[in-house]
Amino acid sequence: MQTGRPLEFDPQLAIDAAMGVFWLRGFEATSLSDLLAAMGLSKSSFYNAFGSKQQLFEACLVRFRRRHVERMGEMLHSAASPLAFVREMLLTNAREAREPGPRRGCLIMNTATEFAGRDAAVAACVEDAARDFAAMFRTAIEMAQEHGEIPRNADAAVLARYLLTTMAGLRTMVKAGLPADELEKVVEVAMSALR
Amino acid sequence: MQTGRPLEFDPQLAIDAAMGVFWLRGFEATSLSDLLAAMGLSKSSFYNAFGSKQQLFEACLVRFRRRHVERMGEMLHSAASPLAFVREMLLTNAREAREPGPRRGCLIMNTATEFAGRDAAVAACVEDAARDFAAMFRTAIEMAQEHGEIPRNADAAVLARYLLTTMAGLRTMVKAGLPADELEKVVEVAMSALR
DNA sequence: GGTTAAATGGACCAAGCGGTCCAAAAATGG
DNA sequence: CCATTTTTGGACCGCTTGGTCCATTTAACC
Repeated sequence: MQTGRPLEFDPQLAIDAAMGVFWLRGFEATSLSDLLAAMGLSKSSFYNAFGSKQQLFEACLVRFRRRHVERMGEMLHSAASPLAFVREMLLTNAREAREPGPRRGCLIMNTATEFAGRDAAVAACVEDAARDFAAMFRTAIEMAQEHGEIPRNADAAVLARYLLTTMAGLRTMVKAGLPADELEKVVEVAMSALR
Repeated sequence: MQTGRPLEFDPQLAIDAAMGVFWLRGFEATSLSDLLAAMGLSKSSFYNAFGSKQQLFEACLVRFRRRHVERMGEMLHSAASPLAFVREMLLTNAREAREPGPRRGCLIMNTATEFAGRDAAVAACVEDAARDFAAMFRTAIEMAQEHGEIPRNADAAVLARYLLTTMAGLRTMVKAGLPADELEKVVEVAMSALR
């Protein structure tokens, strides 16, 4: 079995580059040439390696999900307490409003609003990611309950979905132009629902 | 001063039709022919009356905002109590998940995520609408405070923004595919932050 | 019924879209 | 250094995009 010429680019890195563009501009507003420019590929290499714009997009969603679930896990692990982790997560979302430059929000939430209704495969990616994020929150809440930070009779699954909802809302409000300091106060109100 | 031939269509009705399409599909994914078909206009009538796709879009945003602020006002007025109004608002958002067919969410929130970062005029429309919605919530909260439903020392403006955030989050979660009954439980958690 | 102002349908536009295809180049294993 | 496998650049595709333009029709006023 012959090997042939090896790939000249790193597919993972290319996906990362594409992810950045999709993240910033969404699916529809991103053109093929935008992608090619960002990835540094020719058209044929692109189609050879990724099939189509939408397939690449789905790959980006999967990669985004994996990476961010991982990052959440690390944050939970290194946080002062489970509840501190939750607060930190929400604050991180709110504080995007503080940064200069464009607000890109969360790729998954963006996709849910822009695209999930139109394509089943994409919708599945979004649902999977949402489930994963909620599961991370649920773990944190159960830990907090054992810690005594949250009442033990509370329904951890419902609280987890509540937190996910709040996260999504914060991201939307950032995009809608609310200032960071106001959103940080909103986070404190949101946290008060856990007690 | 001569009058000339009168318009053959009702511009308001045409905007309503266009709004429906934008609401469902977003700005980028809506093509001119989609709009013309929905509005029942020829291309020249369209450009004559509305200037461009984006100008029409902005008109839709303005109209959407006016209509929904109005509707919120009516709901607040006819509600059993200010707090009941708030709960009803949130539940209305959550219950979109119960309806068959595509989920369109809220045109303003959709636009915030899809488009607000790229165009200043559109961003301004979104900010204005967000401010109006928040103001309605604020009125409701202040009424609830006088009613004794919410502690008087709470910051009504912050709570209002919290509610707006929750609304936006609920709409996103509906689009992400969470079932209605779970979202209704989330609403109850969210409401508990007001007490 | 003529005059005027505006609406209308449809031809037309260049540019961009996502996607295909192929001949040439290149890197590996033998 | 040859054979095999794969990548690569670029030509090419049909189609759609948002938008313009104009000759014609239409309605209202006097």
